[in-house]
Amino acid sequence: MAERKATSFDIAAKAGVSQSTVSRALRDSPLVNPETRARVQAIARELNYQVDRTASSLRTGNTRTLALLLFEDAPEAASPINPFFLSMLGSITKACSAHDYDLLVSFQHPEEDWYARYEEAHRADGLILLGYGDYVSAHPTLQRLADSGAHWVIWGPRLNFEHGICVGSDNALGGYLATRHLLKQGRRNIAFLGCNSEQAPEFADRYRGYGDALKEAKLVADPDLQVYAESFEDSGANAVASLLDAGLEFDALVCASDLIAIGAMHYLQDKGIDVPGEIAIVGFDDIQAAAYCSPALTTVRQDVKRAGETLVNLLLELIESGDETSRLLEPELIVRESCGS
Amino acid sequence: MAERKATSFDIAAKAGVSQSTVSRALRDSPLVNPETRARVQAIARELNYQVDRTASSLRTGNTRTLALLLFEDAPEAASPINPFFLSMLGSITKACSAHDYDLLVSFQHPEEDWYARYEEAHRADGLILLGYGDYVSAHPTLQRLADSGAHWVIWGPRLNFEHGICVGSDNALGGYLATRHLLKQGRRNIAFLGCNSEQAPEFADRYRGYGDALKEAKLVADPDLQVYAESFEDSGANAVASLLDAGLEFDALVCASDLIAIGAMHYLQDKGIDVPGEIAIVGFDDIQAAAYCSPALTTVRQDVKRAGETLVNLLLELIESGDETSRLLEPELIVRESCGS
DNA sequence: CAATGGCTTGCATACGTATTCACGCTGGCG
DNA sequence: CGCCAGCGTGAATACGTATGCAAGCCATTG
Repeated sequence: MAERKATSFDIAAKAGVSQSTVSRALRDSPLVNPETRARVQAIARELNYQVDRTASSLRTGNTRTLALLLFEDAPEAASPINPFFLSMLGSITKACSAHDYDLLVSFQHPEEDWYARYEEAHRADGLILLGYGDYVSAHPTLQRLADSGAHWVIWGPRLNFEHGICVGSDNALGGYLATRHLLKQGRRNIAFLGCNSEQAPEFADRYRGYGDALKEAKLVADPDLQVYAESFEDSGANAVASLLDAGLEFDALVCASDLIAIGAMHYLQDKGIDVPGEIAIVGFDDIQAAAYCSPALTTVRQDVKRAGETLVNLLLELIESGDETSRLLEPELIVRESCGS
Repeated sequence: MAERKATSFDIAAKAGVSQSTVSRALRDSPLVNPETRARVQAIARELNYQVDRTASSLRTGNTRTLALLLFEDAPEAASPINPFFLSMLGSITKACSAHDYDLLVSFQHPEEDWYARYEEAHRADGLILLGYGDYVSAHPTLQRLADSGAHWVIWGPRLNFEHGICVGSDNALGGYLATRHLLKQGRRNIAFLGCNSEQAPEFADRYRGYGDALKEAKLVADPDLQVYAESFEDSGANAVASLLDAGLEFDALVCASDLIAIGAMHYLQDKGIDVPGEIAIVGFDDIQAAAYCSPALTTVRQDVKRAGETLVNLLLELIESGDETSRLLEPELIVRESCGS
C-alpha cells in the first residue's frame, strides 16, 4: 500500500459534500447536520483517514505539542542522564498524554544558542525547561526567551522574569525536614554535604534549611562539617572522605542529593563504618536507587509525578489563558533505614 | 514583542529579492549567487528568522521527526516506568539529537488502537516501538502497521513481518554468560527466576541460555529450581520465597531481570542469608540501581547507548534507502559483587 | 403574499514554504 | 552582428486544512 494518503477531499467526494463540510463534520462542529456528520465520520473511518496534523497546524497556528528541553552538564551521548531528570521526563510524558498533547524531547548543549528552535520554528506551543539551575537560568538566551513572549515553564527556583513561570520544590523546607528528623533521632553532630555547588543552586536552599533546623534546636553548625559536593557518587565519597581524613566527629550526614548520599554511604561502608549505627544518612530527591540500596536510604522526596503534572498543567493554562503564577511544591520526608529510626 | 513572526517574505522584501530566492538561499542551494545568499542569510539572522517547520513539512512531505511509542503494562500515570526503558528513552533521545532529528515521545495503552496516530497523521517520518514483547508484537495493530508501508523499528526479538525491522539483545547468549560465570565460581545448584513470563517473551530466550550453559557443564537443570517471575521486585521476592519455603537446596540465582534480582536479594538479606556468601545472584539489564545496591549486582548488560543508536540509525536508513535488516546486539557480563567473584 | 430568520452547505481563501517553469541578461563563438 | 548557452532570478503553484462569508432552502410570521 504505497497509495496516497486519503485527504479530506477524498472523503468529500465519496460523501457527496464539500471539503469544508468534511472538515467541520470531523471537528464535531454544531454547524453541520447530524446526519451528514455521521455519514462523513463513517466514511473517514472506513478510509482510515487521519487529519494531517502538519497542514492542520499550519492553518490553525497551534501544534498541540509541547517541547521538553533537557539541560545536562555533559551532553555527550556517553554520560548517563541524571536519574531524577529521567523520572521527570517520564512523568511529564504521561502528563502530556493525559491532555492529548504530544511531547517533543530534546537535549540541549548549555553553550548552544537553543533559544529559538522550538516555539520560533513553530514546532511546539510551549516549552518546558529542565536542568540544574545555573545551566539554564543563568543562560543569556533565557532572557531572550523571556522577552520573546514565548510560553514556557522552568523547573527550579523562582526567577524574576516578566513572562514564563517557575515550578520547583521548597528546597529549604526539604533541608529543614531532613535535619530536624536526624535531630529528633538524637544526632547532634550533623554534617552537610553539598555546599557551594556550582552545578545546582537549589543546593543552597537545602543548605539553608539545614541551618534553620540547627538554629531551631539551639545548635551551632560547625563550619568544618559543611563541605562541598556536586551531584555525583564520587563527589559524595570524596566529601565524606575529607571529613574522615580531618578526624572530625560526626554522627549524621544531610546530603544535598541522593547520588551524594549513596556515594558517601558506600565509602563509609567500605571503611567498615556502620550506617546508620555510627553514622545516619539522609539524601534528597528519592531517586529509584534510594529504595534499592542497603540500608535503604531515608530521603526527601520530590514528588516527580506531581511535579510533571504541575509543569504541564500550568504551561497549558499559560498558553490558553495567558495568566499563571509560579508554584512551590512541598517535599516530603521518606523515612527508610539509613537514618536509624 | 507580540509581533508577527518573520516570514521568508519579510526577508525577501528587506533583501530586495523574491521569496523563492530567500528559500533557496537559506537552504544553501547552488542555484543562487553566493553574494545574494550571504546577504539573505545575514538578514535572516538579523531578524531572528526560523524556517516554519510546519509549513516546510507540509511542502516537502517530511518532518525530520521520529516518534517513540512506549508500551507499558500499567499506563496509569501513577506507576513508575520500567527503568530499563527509561534509559533507552534517554539514549534514543540523544541519538536523534545527533542526527538533528526531533523526537516525539508518547505512552501507549496496549489495548488502544494506536496504529495510525503518527505516521498516518503526518507527525513523524518513522516510529520506534519499545516495550516488553507481547504487549507490542502480539498486538493486531502491529500487523496493520506492518502492512501499511510505514517506517518503523521495534525493540525486541525478531519478528517476521515483511516491512519493519527488529533490534534486540541476544538474550540466549546473555543467559548463557550469566550461568556459565556462576558455574565457573563453583556454584552447582543454580536456580532461574523468570520462567513463563507472560509479560516478557525475551525471558524465554534468557532461560534457554541458562539451560545451554548447564548442559554444557553436563548438569541437569532441576525443574524445581526454575520458577515463574515477572519484572517487578515483589515478583522476585515471591519467587525466591517459594524456593526457600519448599526447602530446596540452591547456591545461586540467575534472574531474568535486575528488578527480579534486587527483589530476591533483599528478601534473602531480610531472612539473614548472606549474598553472595551463601547464595550468589546475577541479574539482567544493568539498570542504574544494579550498581548502587549492596552488594553491587553482577548482571548482564544490555548496552543501552548502542541499542538506542542502532534503533535510530537503522530507522533513518530505512526511511532514506528503504532497505535494512534486523540486528541482534551482543550483551556483556558485568561482574560486580553479588556473584561472589 | 412578502419578509424574516434559522439551519446547512459551498466557495474562496489563507497559513508559509519549496520547487517547477519560464524568462532575462551576459558573454562567447561562429 | 546574431545566436546560443548558462547562470541567476522571479512568478506561479501545490501541499491539506480550517474558517469567514455568502447563499440556498424551508418554515414561520406579520
